[in-house]
Amino acid sequence: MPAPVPRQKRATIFDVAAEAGVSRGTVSRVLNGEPYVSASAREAIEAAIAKVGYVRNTAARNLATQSSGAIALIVHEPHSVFVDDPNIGAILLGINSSLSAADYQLVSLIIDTERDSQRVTGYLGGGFVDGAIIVSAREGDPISQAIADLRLPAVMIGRPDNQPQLPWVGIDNRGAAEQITRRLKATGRSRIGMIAAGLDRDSGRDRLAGFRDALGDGYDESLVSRQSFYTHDAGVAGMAELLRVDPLIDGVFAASDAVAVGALEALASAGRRVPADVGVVGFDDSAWARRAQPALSTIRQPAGDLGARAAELVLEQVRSGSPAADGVLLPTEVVWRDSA
Amino acid sequence: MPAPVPRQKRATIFDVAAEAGVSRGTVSRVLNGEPYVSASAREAIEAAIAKVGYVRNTAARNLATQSSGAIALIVHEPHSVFVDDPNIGAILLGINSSLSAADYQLVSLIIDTERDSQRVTGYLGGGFVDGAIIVSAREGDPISQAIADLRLPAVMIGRPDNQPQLPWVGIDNRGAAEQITRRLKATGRSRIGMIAAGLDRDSGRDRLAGFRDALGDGYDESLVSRQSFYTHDAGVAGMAELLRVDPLIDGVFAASDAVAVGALEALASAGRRVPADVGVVGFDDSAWARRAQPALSTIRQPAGDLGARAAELVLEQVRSGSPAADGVLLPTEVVWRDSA
DNA sequence: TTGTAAGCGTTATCAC
DNA sequence: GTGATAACGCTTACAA
Repeated sequence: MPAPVPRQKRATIFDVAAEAGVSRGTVSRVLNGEPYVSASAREAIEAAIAKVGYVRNTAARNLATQSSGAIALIVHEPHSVFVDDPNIGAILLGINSSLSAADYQLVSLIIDTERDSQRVTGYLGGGFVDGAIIVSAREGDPISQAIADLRLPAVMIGRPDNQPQLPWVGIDNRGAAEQITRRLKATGRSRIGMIAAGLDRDSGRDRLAGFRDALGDGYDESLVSRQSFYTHDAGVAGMAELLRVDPLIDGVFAASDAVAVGALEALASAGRRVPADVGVVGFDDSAWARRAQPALSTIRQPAGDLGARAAELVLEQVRSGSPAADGVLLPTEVVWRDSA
Repeated sequence: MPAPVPRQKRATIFDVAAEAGVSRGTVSRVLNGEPYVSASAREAIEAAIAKVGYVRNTAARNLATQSSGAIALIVHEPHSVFVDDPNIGAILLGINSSLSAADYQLVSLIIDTERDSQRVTGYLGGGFVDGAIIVSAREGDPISQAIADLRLPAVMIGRPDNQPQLPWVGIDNRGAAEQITRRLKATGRSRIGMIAAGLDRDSGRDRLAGFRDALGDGYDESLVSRQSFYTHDAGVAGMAELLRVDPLIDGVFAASDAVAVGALEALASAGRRVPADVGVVGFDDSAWARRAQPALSTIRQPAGDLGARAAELVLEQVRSGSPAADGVLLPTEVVWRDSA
């Protein structure tokens, strides 16, 4: 970064001390609400603080205490997904509420380019945060490696695969996928396909694995369309592909609600009725699911809880100074609506 | 925050200096790429850095340089809106790309409760950031007041109303609303209503004002449904209300796409065809607009540019040390699709 | 109960 | 070119 102009000088503990006629040590004590300060001194100091408009320089405090009171959330999503990933927002809010309750500041860092990645790494090592939460890490993510190297307390949301050993919190994608696929099958469908996505991360792979588990011998590789991202477009393309491969397909498990909505559209264009001709199920229970036509049967993911739990896990590590438990799995739920 | 355990001690400049057999000053010089360092010293230092695994403590650097190389983005949205506001994501990415190009770190802070607000204020005053960007500030927002008090370089996204004088970047909500309402009128509609929302902020008020401008004498107060937030639910409720007030209503301007999609649903339930019976227009050109049935006619808002421009404005202030220009208005565009 | 002074890890200003 | 050394603003023993 280019050398910026230093900000206007503000009052320091020094000024407060002078104004109140006490030493800096005493000022520090009242600032930190410590005992052993006379009422008169406290009063004088409080008056002085107000008078000189003192605001504590937390950065300096950190240097002295060797801790910052902040936790980073690192979001690493491709541009296209980020803007309408339904989970990110809920996770964020969940993390924030846990952290907030413990008086920690959440700072969210987004990684969109290689350059960002470098800079964020520096930031994490720079003493600005006491810990980090990583969302949507991918295989061989340089950030998780850096965090491991820095020995920064951290937690991943979503079970990592080839990642360095970091604790994580996630859902049982595989089990949930199996469950909803079975349910779909139980509606009497016999030619069930899947629009898979995000296969470069655990969630995507596990959902596919669960689908396979549910179908057992009936699993047909050709009825799986592999898409890159959990997007609406992926759903449109994937459904078109599936219809081409098997025009008689009568059931589809989409890897996410956004994908499912895309599939719904493609089915409509192809003149198929849902659920009469084809049953469709999604994953996430995002806003899309409720508003889709017809409303989507899907898996409810406890996004807020995921965040909250992750936050608790980092704080635990920060406080104890030692790594936390391996991983925790939060329960999901099948939400059955009209699309299947 | 509770006293955390200090992180494991890491190598400092001191260690590097000792290892390389030079002084800290020299180490600092190579770290900052300054001239006047002998090749031999540089080599020895680089080797030492690698050997001891040195990572610069940026927090300490800040204390010395009186600047942090970071800019805060403050998002203050009610829970419900935050998770599906289509603009926030795009704005975020826009800010990040501008900041990233200048090697500044974006840190996003979210405010969800009064407690958050307090903590964030402390954070901003703590020397962690050189400037701030505020999105969706509301009337009498304590944060903007705090920023003004701190004399922290800042920019608002969305024109503030009763705010302290901070520079801003926004769009001409009023003009855009007028434009699209006129266009709707031009399709031959005669009983046009509006589902207004977010009236506690400039965008909401201006969109309503623009609607009024467009209708002139034809403006009918009873055909305006006032909702709290830019949400889907608001659209459903608002449309139901409008239908009750005037069953013959034939045109609706919804304050946002999410609201419009809700209206579309309410109209469908009421058995009205769109656009045959009722024309509907939205605002934002979010993902909702393209995927709605029928696709929504709306206003395209340059969310990414808004962010990018805001970032440039803060950096300008940070560099020059003085307040920037008043405000800048970015152009919008009518996107005409099928809903009207 | 209060003051003193030694850090915290860098940068920056000097002499040398 | 390089090395001391004084900031930077705060916390925290330790003395008093």
